Amino acid sequence: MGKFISDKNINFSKWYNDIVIKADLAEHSDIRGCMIIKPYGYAIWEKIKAVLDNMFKKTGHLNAYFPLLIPKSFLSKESKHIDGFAKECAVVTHSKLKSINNEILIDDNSKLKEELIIRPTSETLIWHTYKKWIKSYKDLPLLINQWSNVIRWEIRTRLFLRTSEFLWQEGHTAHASSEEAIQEAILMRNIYNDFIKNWMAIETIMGIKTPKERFAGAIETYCIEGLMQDKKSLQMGTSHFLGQIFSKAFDVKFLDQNNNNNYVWSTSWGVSTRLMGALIMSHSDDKGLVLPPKLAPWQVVIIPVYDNDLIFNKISHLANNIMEKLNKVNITSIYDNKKYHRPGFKFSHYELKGVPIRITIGPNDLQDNTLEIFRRDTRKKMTIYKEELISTIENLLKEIQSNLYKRNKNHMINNTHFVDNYDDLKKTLNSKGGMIMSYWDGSQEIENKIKNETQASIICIADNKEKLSGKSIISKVKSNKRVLFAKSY
RNA sequence: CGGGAAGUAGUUCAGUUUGGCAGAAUACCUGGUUUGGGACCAGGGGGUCAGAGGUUCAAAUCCUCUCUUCCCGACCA
Repeated sequence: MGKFISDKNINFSKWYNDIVIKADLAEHSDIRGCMIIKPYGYAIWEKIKAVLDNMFKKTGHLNAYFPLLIPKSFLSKESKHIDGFAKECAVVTHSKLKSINNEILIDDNSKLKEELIIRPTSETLIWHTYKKWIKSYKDLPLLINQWSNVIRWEIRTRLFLRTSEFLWQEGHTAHASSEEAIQEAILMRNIYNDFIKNWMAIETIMGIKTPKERFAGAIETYCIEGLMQDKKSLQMGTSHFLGQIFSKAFDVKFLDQNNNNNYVWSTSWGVSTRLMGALIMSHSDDKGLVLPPKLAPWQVVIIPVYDNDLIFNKISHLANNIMEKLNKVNITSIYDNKKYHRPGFKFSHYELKGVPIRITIGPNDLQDNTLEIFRRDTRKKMTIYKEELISTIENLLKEIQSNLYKRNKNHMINNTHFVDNYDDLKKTLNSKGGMIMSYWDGSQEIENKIKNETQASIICIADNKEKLSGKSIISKVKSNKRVLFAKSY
């Protein structure tokens, strides 16, 4: 990424936007803070969706769809929840327009008795519905997910990371016991983690959020954090244990085997198009996007080099043959036979788009029975015999996938620092950045102080299976809350 | 909502200080030559200079107001 980070005049945001736009992934719409996801970007989102959806279904979840509009009164049923979202909602107040002298006006006669909120998240609407669906223990667990869009009227927007409208999935489950709901929340967090590591090739830190950073209305928020190339952290997915907060707010009870009426226990969990922002910021370089093979819309691009029609036809024949063979082993490919672009243009073009492997076929290759293979992650070329192609590509795709993950993992390891006093925390943040691990006594006062003075927040209380403990930062009392401080998006 | 920057061709921008024919690169179109790392030559099309008002013989340029976008904070996934 050289020129964007080492040069003080050019910042990471510019580098990131540059890649997003030049790789043809998305652009800012002229409609406030919204994003237009372009076909190539959307193809990546569709891949992400397909894999996650399959993971959800394998663990017993079903998809459903709930309305976009939520009556205002629904939001006021849970006070913490409304505090968290009320400030950033789009509101529908009228149902009709009228045209006067070619000017479109709002018809005041159509003012709604109760305003409708465009969903910022669907807990309230879904729990309103669940009240009708849940009567007995036989209706539980209720494991439902929806793929949808939401609107949050964000003050400051950023492509993929924080747009006014974004695409996401939100799971909402209901359970008979607290233990089962907690298990569900942890299960979903682990599924996200599996996806982010093994498909997106991004190293993660798992843990729980502090009360200050928790989702509005949650008892516990399980989270996954990644570290971007500019050493800022990014929250990539969350899973919330909601206790009985929403079932009490919406009066959702079930009869158990002993004929007792109980409030149900619930969870919600989600990931969004933000994941694509993570993908871009984790792997890309100055040449553009670098996609992990498992999520690339095209895993292989074939580019012909020729100076006459006879050779072009021979290459095309070979290329089609190769694509067929790749297709048989489930490798997606594209043959760029456009005559109006020269090879050099195409090389750069597909690097910008992050296609993991390029095969170049030219007159020399036809003669020698060879192919030129180029891998995007290391930008290294090699020449192989035609017969070795399929096995080479299969191995190389795996190799690229694991190389990207290794690279990202090393980045996190190299940029995670342990400190045990506040001076070192400040020094390390300024000189090195990244994630700072320390112990924390659980007081919000100290959390706020550090946030105000350093801009770093506690991104998570790390899972601590070994039950390690140490002296907590500032207050110096013994604590087993191992936390990560970082500047984050 | 606070601080900063900007709005001129599809895109990136110059031109504004000191008012005087609307510019460049790139992209696009046509023809030709090219093709192993972003080709070249010749020709061509493309503008409400963010909007409104004002000053002036004359405004992209000066003045006033409005709008929008981007960046840094606060907020947030």
